[in-house]
Amino acid sequence: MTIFATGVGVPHNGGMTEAVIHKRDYEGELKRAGVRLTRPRRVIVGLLTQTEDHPDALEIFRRASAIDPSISLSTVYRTMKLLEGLGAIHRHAFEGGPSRFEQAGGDHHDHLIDLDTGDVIEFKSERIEALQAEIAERLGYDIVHHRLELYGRKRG
Amino acid sequence: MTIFATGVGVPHNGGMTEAVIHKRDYEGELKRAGVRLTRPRRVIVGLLTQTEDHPDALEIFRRASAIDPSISLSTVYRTMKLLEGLGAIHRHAFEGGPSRFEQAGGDHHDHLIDLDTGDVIEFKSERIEALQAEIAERLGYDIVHHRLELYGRKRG
DNA sequence: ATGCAGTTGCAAATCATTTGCAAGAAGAGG
DNA sequence: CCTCTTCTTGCAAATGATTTGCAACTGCAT
Repeated sequence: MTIFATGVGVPHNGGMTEAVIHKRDYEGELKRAGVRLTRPRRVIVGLLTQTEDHPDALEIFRRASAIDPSISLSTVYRTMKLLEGLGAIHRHAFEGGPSRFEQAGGDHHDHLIDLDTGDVIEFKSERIEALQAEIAERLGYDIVHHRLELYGRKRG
Repeated sequence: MTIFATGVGVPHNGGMTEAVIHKRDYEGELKRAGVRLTRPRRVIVGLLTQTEDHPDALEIFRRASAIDPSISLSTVYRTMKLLEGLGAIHRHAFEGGPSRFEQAGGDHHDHLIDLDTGDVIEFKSERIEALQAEIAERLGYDIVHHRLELYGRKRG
């Protein structure tokens, strides 16, 4: 089992994120997709690049507003949908809350959601993946995608 | 791995269900919970008893309306929430759709959702459960609950 | 610079679900 | 079986997340 990252930040914290340079070239992807590189899009993908946590649309809107107050929530939603369509980000609808986003590109992984803080911990288990494939196989299905989420509290 | 049931019916079929007598005593549970045994509640739990599939609130409303046209959708929602609180039913928020419900009581199981038909197939894998527990353990968490859903298409 | 399609902000619309409220029934006690 | 109190209901309006119509605006190819 692999642990990718411990959850940094909550979707409702409005907090700072440390500047972490990521690999993804969103601007290039937008260009390639044939869409315009507008100011709102630059701002949004710019901060996604620095994002280590799993913010929701409203949180992204807050962060974007801090850079350019004229950006609207609609545009955040539209941009997230666009990026999702391009496969540049992943959308997660965890229980009882709005969709939260993360950059695509790392290895596939599943999530453990801390029920007290909202933090998301990413992990990966080859064995679980294999078992899922085996189950689908046995049921006569091809898996298009799956969702595995553990909801828990820090042991103590 | 155990297969519990093949998905019978879609949430949006409005179709017939064969009379299957189930074990759960909803009326007793409501009584014990100290709430009133009203007509709408009788009708709703009455049809849940005959339900083998995973209908959403609107579908339950349709089925209930067929028995008593005066029942309102609000009451369906209120009743489902009540039963959920009693632990008598489980709510599943599968991707891209409204919540769907099923009677509680059988063994725990996970779901495979047929993307073409909306059918739900229940399955259980002790090995996956064990691996989940192991992962949570390693991450220092106690699992409160989890969600494992496979989305796929019938192999052909 | 110019022009036009792609984009945006805003407000209004949607969807699933919840809630306020006044009218209506369970069901305990007589 | 009648009463009274309280819990429930139906309806409509409110919510929360997300989407969409539309007129104003702006990338960006020319």
